[in-house]
Amino acid sequence: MPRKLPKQARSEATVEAILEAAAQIFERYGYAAGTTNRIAERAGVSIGSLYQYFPNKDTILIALVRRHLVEGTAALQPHLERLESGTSFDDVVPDIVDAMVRMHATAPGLHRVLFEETPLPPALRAELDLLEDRLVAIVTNALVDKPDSTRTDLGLHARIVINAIEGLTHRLILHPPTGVTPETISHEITKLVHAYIKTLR
Amino acid sequence: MPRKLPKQARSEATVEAILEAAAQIFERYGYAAGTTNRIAERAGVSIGSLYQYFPNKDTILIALVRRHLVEGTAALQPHLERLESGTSFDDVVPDIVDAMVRMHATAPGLHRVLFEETPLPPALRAELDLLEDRLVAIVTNALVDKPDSTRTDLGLHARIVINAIEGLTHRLILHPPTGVTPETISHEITKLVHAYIKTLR
Amino acid sequence: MPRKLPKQARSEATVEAILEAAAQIFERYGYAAGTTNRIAERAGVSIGSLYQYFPNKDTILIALVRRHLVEGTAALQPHLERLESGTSFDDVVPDIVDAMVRMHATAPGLHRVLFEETPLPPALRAELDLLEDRLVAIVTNALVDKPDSTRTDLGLHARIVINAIEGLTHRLILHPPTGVTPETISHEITKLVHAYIKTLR
Amino acid sequence: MPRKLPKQARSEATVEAILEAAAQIFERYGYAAGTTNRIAERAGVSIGSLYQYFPNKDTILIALVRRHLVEGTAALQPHLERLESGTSFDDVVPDIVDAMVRMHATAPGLHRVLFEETPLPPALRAELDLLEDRLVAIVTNALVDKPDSTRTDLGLHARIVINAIEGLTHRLILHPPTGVTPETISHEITKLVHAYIKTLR
DNA sequence: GATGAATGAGTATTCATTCAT
DNA sequence: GATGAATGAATACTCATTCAT
Repeated sequence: MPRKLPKQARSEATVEAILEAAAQIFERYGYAAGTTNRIAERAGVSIGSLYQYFPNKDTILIALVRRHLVEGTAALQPHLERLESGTSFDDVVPDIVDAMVRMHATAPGLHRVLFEETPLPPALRAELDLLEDRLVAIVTNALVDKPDSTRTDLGLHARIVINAIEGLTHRLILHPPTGVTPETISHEITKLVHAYIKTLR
Repeated sequence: MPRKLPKQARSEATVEAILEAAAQIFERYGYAAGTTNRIAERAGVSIGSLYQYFPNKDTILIALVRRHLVEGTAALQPHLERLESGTSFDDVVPDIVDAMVRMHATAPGLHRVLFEETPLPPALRAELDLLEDRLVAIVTNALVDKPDSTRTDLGLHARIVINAIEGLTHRLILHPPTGVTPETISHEITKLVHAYIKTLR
Repeated sequence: MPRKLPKQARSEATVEAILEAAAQIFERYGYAAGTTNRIAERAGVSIGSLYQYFPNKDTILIALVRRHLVEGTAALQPHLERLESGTSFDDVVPDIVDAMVRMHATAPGLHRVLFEETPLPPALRAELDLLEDRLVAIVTNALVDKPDSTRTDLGLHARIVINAIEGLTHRLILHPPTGVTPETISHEITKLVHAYIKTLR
Repeated sequence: MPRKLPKQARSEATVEAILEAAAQIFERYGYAAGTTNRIAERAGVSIGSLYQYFPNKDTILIALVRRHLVEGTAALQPHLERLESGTSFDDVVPDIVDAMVRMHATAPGLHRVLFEETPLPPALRAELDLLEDRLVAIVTNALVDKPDSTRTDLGLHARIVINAIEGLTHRLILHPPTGVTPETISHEITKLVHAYIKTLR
C-alpha cells in the first residue's frame, strides 16, 4: 500500500471540497460575485490552500464545467455505442434525450450560472465545441442510410438534431414552465426529433 | 432606465453614442471587463455625462437588451398579426423563423455577451419571460384547431415550438457551424417546426 | 422709481430662495451630502443661476453662518448697549442669555449642522472669534468694578462667562434633555452666571 | 467596529498604525478630505489592509471616537467612585475638571475635527449621550443632600454642571485664548461649578 | 441673465493573488 | 503543506464647477 496515498487522498478531498463549495457559491452569488475567499471559507480551507490547488479563479470554473462535461459524456456513452454498433437512431433518441434532461435537472441553478452568465475561457469553449462535433459525427453516421441526402446535408441535419436537443433541454430545464414534469419534456423533445428525422430522405 | 429624460437633441445624441459605444465595448471585452470609463471614452463623452443618463452600469446593459427586445417585437409583430387574423400557423412559421434569424444575425457578438455571459437583472429576466408567454399564448391560439389536444397540451406544444425556434436560432447564429448560410438555417428550423406540428392531432 | 429695481429685487429673491433651500438641504442631509444641485433644485433655480450668485459651495455655507451672526448680533445689540451705558452686568445677564437661547431655538437642526459637523472656513472662524472678542471686551468693561481683579483676570472671567453662556446654550438647545423648557434653561444659565460673577472680587 | 478581530500581533500593530495615521490625517485634512488612501499610506500599510480591518471610512472615525470615550471614562472612573462612596461633590469637582481638561489638551486638533466637523453616526451619538446620562445620574446622587430640590430639579442641575464642564472644556481647550494655561482654565471652571452648586438649596 | 448639459478630478471600496510565517 | 495577513491595481460612481446655447 503506497505510503503516499493518505496524503493524496487528503488532497483529493480538499479539491473536492473546493469544487463543491464553488458550485454552491457560484449558484448563490453568480460567478463574478462568487469570491475565492468565500469559496475557500465555505470549503473550510484557507485561501492559501485553495490557490495551492487552483492557480486562479477561472480554473475552478473550468474544473466545474469540465466535470459536467465528463459526467455528460459518461451518461451518453452507452447510447452512443449502441448507435455506433448499428441500432437505429430512432430507437436511441429517447435514451439520449432522457440522459440530457436528467443531466441538467440535477443542478439547474449551477448550470444557469455556468452557461448563461459566465464568459467561458476560449479553451473551454473549444472543448465544448469539440464534444459537439464528436456527437455530430456519430449522429451523422447514424443517419447515413437516408438515401437522398448528401454527406454535408447530413452533417447539418445531425447538428440541428444535437442543437435542438441541447437547446431545448437547457431552456426547458433551466427555466421550466410551471407544471410540466421532466418526463413530459423528454417525451416532447423526442417527438420533435423523431418528426424532424422522418422528413429527411 | 435613464435617470433623466433627454429633453434636447444633444442629450439624445449623447445617449445614443453611449449605447452604441457600450455595445461595442461589451462585445469586445465582455460585460464584466467592459468598464464604464471605457464606454464613455469610446462614446467620446465624459464619464460624468454617462452617469447623467445611466445611474449605473447595469442600466446600460438593460437599455441594450430592451432595445433588442423592442426591435425583436417589432420585427415579429406583422407575422403575429397575420396569425391572429386567421392565417394558418404553417404558413407563418417561415416568416417568424426568418425574422428571428435575421434579428440575431445582425450583432451576434453582442448577443452572445448579452445572453450567455451576463446575469440579467431579475426585472429584465421577467420582461423576457413575459414576452415569451405572450408569444406562447398567440401560438397556442393558432394551434387550436388540432382536434385531439387539450388546452394545456397546446400550451406546452406552443412553448416547445417557441423555444425550439429561439434556442436553435441562438445556438446556430451565435455559434455558427462553418459553411452554413443563415438561409439554410432558417429553412431547416422551419422544416423542423413544421414536422413537429404535423405530429399534433 | 429706478427702472433697475425689479431686476435687483428678483436677484434678491433668488439669493433668498437659495439660502432658504440650502438651510433645508443642509439640515436634512448634512453639509457634505447636501449637493449644490439639490440646493438649486429645491430653490427652483438652475444650477447655473446658483453659481451666478455664489461662486462656490462654501460661500453658501458662509452666507448662512454670517446671517446667523448678523441676526445674533442684532438680537444682542440693545443689551450690549445697556451694558455700555452703565447698567450693571447682573441686570443684563438674563436678557443676554434669553436672546442667546431664543436665537438657537429657532432652527436647532441647522445650527447642529453648521457648528457640529462642518469645518468652517478659516476666514469665517476668524470672524466668529472676532465677535467673541468684541463681546469679551464689552463684558470685561462691565466687570471693571470688581476691585480685586487685574485687567487680564477680568478678560479671562469675561471669556468664561461668554463661553459658558454660548456653550451651554448650544449643548442644551441643540441636544435638549427631555422635558425641559427653554425658559428653564435660560433661568439656570442665568443663575450659573450670576453665581460665578459673585465669586469675583 | 473591526471587521475581523486581530488574532496575531502583526494584526494588532496594523490596526494601531491605521488608527494613529487616521488621527494625524484627520487632524491635518479634516474628515471629508482625509482619504482612506492617504491614511493607509501614512500608516505604511496597503489600502487593502486598511479595509481588512475597517469595513469603511466611518468605522475608522468611530474607532477613534470610541477610544477617546474609553480613555475618558477610565480617567474619570476613580473620581466617580469617590463620589459614589460618599465624598462630597465639592471635593471631587476639581479632579473631574482636571481630568476633562487633561483629556482634551492631549490632541486638541483631533478633537476639533471629531466633534466640530464630523457628523457622528447615530449609534455613536447615542453612545455619547448614554455616557452623559450615566454621569448625570452619578452627579444627581451626589447632589442629593440639597434639601430644597426635587429629584427632577437635581437632574437638571446635574446636567447643567456636566454640560458646563464639558462645554467649557471643549471651547477653551479646542480654541484656547492666548496666554492662558490649562491650569488656570481648570481653576476657573472649578470655581464656576462650585459657585453654581452653592446656589442650590 | 438663465439654463442645464457636460466635465473630470477625485474617492471609497473590492477582490484575485502573493508570500512570510 | 497550510495559513491568513498583506497587497494594490482596478472600478464604479459623485459632485462641484464650467460654458455653450
